Amino acid sequence: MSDQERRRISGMAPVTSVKEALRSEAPVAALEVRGWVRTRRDAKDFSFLELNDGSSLRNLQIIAKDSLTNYGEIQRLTTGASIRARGPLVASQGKGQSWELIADEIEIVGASDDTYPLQKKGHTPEFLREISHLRPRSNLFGCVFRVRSRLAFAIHQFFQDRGFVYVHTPIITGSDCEGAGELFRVTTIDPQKPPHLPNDGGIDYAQDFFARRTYLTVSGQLEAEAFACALSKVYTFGPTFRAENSNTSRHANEFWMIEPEVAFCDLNGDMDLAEEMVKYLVRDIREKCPDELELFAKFVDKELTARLEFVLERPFQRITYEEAIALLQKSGRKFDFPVEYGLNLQSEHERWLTEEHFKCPLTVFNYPKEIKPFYMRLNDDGRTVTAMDLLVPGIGEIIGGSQREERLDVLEENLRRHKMDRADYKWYLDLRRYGSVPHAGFGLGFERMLMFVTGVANIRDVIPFARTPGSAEF
RNA sequence: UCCAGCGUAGCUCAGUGGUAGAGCGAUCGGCUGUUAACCGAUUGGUCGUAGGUUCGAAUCCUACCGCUGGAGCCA
Repeated sequence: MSDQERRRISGMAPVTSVKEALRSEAPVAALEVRGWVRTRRDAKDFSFLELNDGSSLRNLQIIAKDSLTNYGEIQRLTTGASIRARGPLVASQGKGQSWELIADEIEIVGASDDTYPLQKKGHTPEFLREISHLRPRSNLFGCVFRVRSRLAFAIHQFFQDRGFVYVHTPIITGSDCEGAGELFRVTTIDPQKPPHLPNDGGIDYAQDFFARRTYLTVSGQLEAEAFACALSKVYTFGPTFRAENSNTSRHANEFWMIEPEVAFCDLNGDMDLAEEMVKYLVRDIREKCPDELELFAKFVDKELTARLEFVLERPFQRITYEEAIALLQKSGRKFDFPVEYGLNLQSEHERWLTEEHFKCPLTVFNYPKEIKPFYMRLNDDGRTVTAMDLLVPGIGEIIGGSQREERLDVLEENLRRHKMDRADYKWYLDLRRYGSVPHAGFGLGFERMLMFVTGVANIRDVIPFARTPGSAEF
C-alpha cells in the first residue's frame, strides 16, 4: 500500500515506520510515527524523545518544542511510554543521526511510570529473561527476534528455491521415533479417575481420546520420509517437544526443528545439502540484518564477524568417526572421557575437533551402528551406519542426519536388534515394501542455528518465551 | 538427573562474626541541539526462605527454593 493510499484510508498523515523514516533520502513535509519512548532529554525550550517501534535497532529522534499544547505532559514522559507523533522530517542539526522529526503534535497513547523495569542503561540477559514480556523492547532482544524472523524466512526460501515441498508433520503423534528423547504425553484422561484395564489395574489407553497412547512429537522424520517417498524433496519446519530434564544453555523442552528429507539421495548428498544450507543462511543474515549483527559483534560476541566470515570462505571439513577417533587419540590432549572406537564422542571431544583442531564447521560421519538408531543405513563394512553430525565452534552439534535404511530385510533386522516391535512400524516398513528408494535427511535445530548466527550463548535468549524444566511462565 | 558457583537497594556489585555500602537508575533542582548528556541534592534494604550455632549472623552450620555455568541426553 502506498503512502497516499494509507492517507486516503486513514484520513490522516501517512504512518511511517522508524526504519523507513531513517532511510529517507529527502525531507518529508508531514508524517506520523508511532512507538515507545526509549529516553527523553530536556533542552532549554524543547525536549528530545528517542522513539523506537521495533522496525529497526535505531531510534528516531523527535523534537518536542515547548510550544506544544501538552508540553507539560511530554516533560513527564518516562521510558516505556507509547506515543504517536506527527510533523515534518528534517535533516538533523545534531550529530549522530541524519534525520529527526519536528513534532507538530504528540499524542500520549499509553503512559509509563518509574516502576518500568527497563532502564536506560545496560541490563544482563539473565535479568531480562525474568521479564520476557518486556525484553523485546530492549535493543538486544529486538535484534534477536528480528533475526529470528528473517532466519525462518531464509530457511523457507532456501528450500523453496530448490523445489522442496513444505510438509506439516503431526504435532500429536503415536510414534515415539525410537526414543529421540523423553516424551510429553497427550491425554484427556482424568488423572483422578483413569479408566483401568480389567485385570492388572493398569490404565486403559484404549479409552483415551485417540484410543491409544499419544505424545507431542519429538521429530517429524518418519512422517517426512513417507512424503519424501512421494514428493521427492520435502522439509518440515515446526515445533518439537522433548521432556528431557536437561539444564544447559543449548537445550529447551520446546524448540523448532527443520527436517529436510530427500529421495534418491545418499549420505554425501545429505552432507552437501546440510553444508550448503548453513552457508546460505549465514550469507542471508549477513546481507539482510547488518545492523543487528553489528550489535551482536559489539556487545555479545567479539569473534562473531570473523567466525561468520570464516564459515563462508572455508569449505567445511568432513571426516569419518574412525578418523575423528584417531585424531583425538593422537592429539596428546588429556580428556575427561575415554576416546575409543565404539564410544560416543563427548562434548569435550567435539569441541576439540571443531574449535581447536579444525577451527571451522566439521561434519563427522559413519558411526558404529551400536551407538545409532535403527533407521540409519548400514554401510557395506557391516559395522558402521551412515550417520552424520555437523559440529560448529561454540555450540557443538547443530545438525544430525543420516541416509535411511531402505532395504526391508536389513531394516527388519535392525528392529529386532533394537528390540522394537515391528507392529508399531508397519507403515514405516511399507515405505520399503512398495517402491523403496535410497533417501536421506537431517534435523537442524533452529534455535541452535540462531545462536550460531547471533553469537547469543543461551538458547533461552533466542526463544520468545522459553520452556525449560521447572519454567513455563508467560 | 549429577557436579560446581551464586542469591545484599529497581539494576550491577562490594561487604567473610560487632551500627548495611558504592556506582548506575529513579525523583527534585540547575545547565544545555542533546546522544546510556552534564552538575548538585534527594530517594532507596525483612541481606532468597525456614531452622540452628553465638552475647551478637549478610557473614558460620543444616534444609529447602530460585538462578547461573558445566556434564549426560540431544537439535
